[in-house]
Amino acid sequence: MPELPEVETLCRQLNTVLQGQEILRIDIMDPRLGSVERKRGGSGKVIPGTFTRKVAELIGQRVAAVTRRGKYIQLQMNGGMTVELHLRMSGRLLYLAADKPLSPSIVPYCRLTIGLSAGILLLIDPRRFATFAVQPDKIAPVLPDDPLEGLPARRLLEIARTRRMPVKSFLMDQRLVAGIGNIYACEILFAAGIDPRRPACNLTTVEWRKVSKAAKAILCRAVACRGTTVSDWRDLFGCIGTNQNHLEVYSRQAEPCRRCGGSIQRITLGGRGTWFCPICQK
DNA sequence: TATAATGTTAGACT
DNA sequence: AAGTCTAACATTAT
Repeated sequence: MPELPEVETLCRQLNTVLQGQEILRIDIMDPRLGSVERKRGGSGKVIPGTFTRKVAELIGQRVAAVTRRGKYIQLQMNGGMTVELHLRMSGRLLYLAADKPLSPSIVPYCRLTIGLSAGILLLIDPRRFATFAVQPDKIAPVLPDDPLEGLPARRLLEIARTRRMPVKSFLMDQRLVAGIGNIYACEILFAAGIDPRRPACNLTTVEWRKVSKAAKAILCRAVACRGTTVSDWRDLFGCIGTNQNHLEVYSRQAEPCRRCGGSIQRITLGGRGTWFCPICQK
């Protein structure tokens, strides 16, 4: 569910609320959260009990800072460990201050709770794709370019030079560009006037410049709006975002393009729904 | 009942 | 070998 702007929203809110708090307890309601980490995390050998031990080591540590890498949320602990969360399709985080009456056990789809000195952090995830990992050390900083840090046209041109994949798939490839998902890929390409099916290697410098500008504008506004709530996205405090009011193409099949009046088309690219205006996007 | 949903990735192709 | 495509993951909503 969450893309870069939603994860960035959560990180900013987590920072205001979590910094300096001590972890008092961790309850994992969904055993999948542990097993997935063991299967995919680390390289190679699986030592039984390692995950449980690492989780236990977090108790008593304090949150130093909350950072983001693409769509990953990282709680940097003062002891040097890092908790890394990925919300995937349907994950949400909810923070309840200790003086709020709501009990976590009555929150539907609550898969994990982290009890802190002044409140409780809940991971809510109906589809159970979210992941929770504990790293012994600080995680290496960002690998791919992060559009919020600036995604220069010449860099895009360089990465795309050998890629024949559709430009939309290119923008959504987390190994190449960090944080862009389905909603914002569609919106960015509409703003840039580029057909999502175009092979990435065929875009000109001028076109990449448009993509770069559009990415920054679209994502910054979405962060300012605290994300896009088209179905179930909520921020850390349960509030909806407002960026859905700015969507030009996503989920607007057969509706009129606000720029030219033509009909928005829906196609499938890389297995994902893709909306665009065939008149405005070439 | 069949399809699609804001994500990622292992494995199969090319 | 590297790039690309597909199915799978689990669950709900339309």
